[in-house]
Amino acid sequence: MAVTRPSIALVDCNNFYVSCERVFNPKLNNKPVLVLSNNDGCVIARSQEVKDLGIKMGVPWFKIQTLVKHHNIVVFSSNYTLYADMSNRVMQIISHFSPNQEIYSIDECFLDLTGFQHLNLIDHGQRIRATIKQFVGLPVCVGIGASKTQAKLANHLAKKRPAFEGVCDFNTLEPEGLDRLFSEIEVGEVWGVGSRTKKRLAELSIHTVLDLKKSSPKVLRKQFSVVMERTVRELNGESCIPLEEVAPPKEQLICSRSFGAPVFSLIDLTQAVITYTTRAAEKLRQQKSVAALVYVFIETNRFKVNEPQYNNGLLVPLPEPGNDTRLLVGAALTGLKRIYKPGFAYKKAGIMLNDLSCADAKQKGLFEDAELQAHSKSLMQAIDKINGIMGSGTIKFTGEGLKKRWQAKAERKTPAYTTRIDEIPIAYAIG
DNA sequence: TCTGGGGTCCTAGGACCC
DNA sequence: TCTGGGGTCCTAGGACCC
Repeated sequence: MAVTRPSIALVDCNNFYVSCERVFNPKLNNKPVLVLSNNDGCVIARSQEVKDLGIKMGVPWFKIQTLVKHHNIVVFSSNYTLYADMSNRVMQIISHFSPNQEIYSIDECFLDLTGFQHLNLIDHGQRIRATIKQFVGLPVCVGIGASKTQAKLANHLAKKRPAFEGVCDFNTLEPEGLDRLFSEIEVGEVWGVGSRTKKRLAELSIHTVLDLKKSSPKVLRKQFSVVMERTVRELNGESCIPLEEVAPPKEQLICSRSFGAPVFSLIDLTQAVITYTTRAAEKLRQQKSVAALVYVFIETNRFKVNEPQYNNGLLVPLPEPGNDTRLLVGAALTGLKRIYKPGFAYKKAGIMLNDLSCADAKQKGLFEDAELQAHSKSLMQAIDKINGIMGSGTIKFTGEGLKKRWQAKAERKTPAYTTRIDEIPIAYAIG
């Protein structure tokens, strides 16, 4: 019996954040639209029209304001609540098309379609597209290949080349046809080849995907690393990166934000650090972990080269690993007080929870008070439950402050259309 | 005036040990 | 004047991804 080659699909939403905004505002279709990062800092999502204008990913917003005005580009602050909810809906639908799904990021997932070859996989991909379009209203493209790296590349072609009509399956191509296609794509499009690596590859006369595919994995491993060796093998159809259906718990949790306006006082920094630590602690409990270390950091604005700069951070070990917000906040504030220096214009602060482990497997500390432990656990559970039902921040620690001078800017945010009853869109029938 | 946030993996090199 | 070598563990930093 012939061994069936693996068929891995990558389903990826087109211009995801922009498309989410368009679902609730169809007038934006065919118009240039972009979405800004947190604090309305830089561009993180662009419609095709914006890409065509030459606006690059990640450019600071203030640098393109004339262009924006001139071309009537519609600009939004990011609305993560909306995008996360839309993402859940999309992933839920896609899960019906294969029992094996890996949610890779907010807007893309891998599917194992090995063994589905009796179906026409291009038709299967088209059904995925049509279903998502019908039920959620978002456009997606599907790339299929013998490995994840191939699927990524196929998806790139499905998006770029109209001839594929949104679905590209490398496994249906003859080897010569595939090589010809690979010879037309820049090596920088390959998953895992960033700008630095692209430069170094160019020095080795590796410019196209085909060049890389034909390279010796062993030689490249010596020059780069084991990651590059895997990439070459994957391009050749050897699947080296397995599907991860269950997301492993995070090894580190970060919560940090730039401030909407410069911050000088310890009071404001304290509020921000309490807010971020509270958020990180929620995520920590969600994945049922405990942390052993809290890292807190503060930064001035590194772009203002003429202003005095001060960046510092401190790792604070906890007496016992834990996930009680009060414990984590206490550690973070101890650190903050140690690193804070007056007289600087701070732009950003953040905390990191490190050395995470499973809460259930936690070693009982020698002097731990079982009663206190139980009390902490039920208090945190109660807070998480209330915030889960009533909305995040319903119950919070007073130290967070009510008037947050430091809060990030989000001046162009659309409503939480799908998650808040009072912000749900209303449709009127014109009779 | 205005420049995001959150994560992983890998390697090199130092510290330390025998 | 001579000045080991090998192994492990940890951390910082680079590179990448979305």
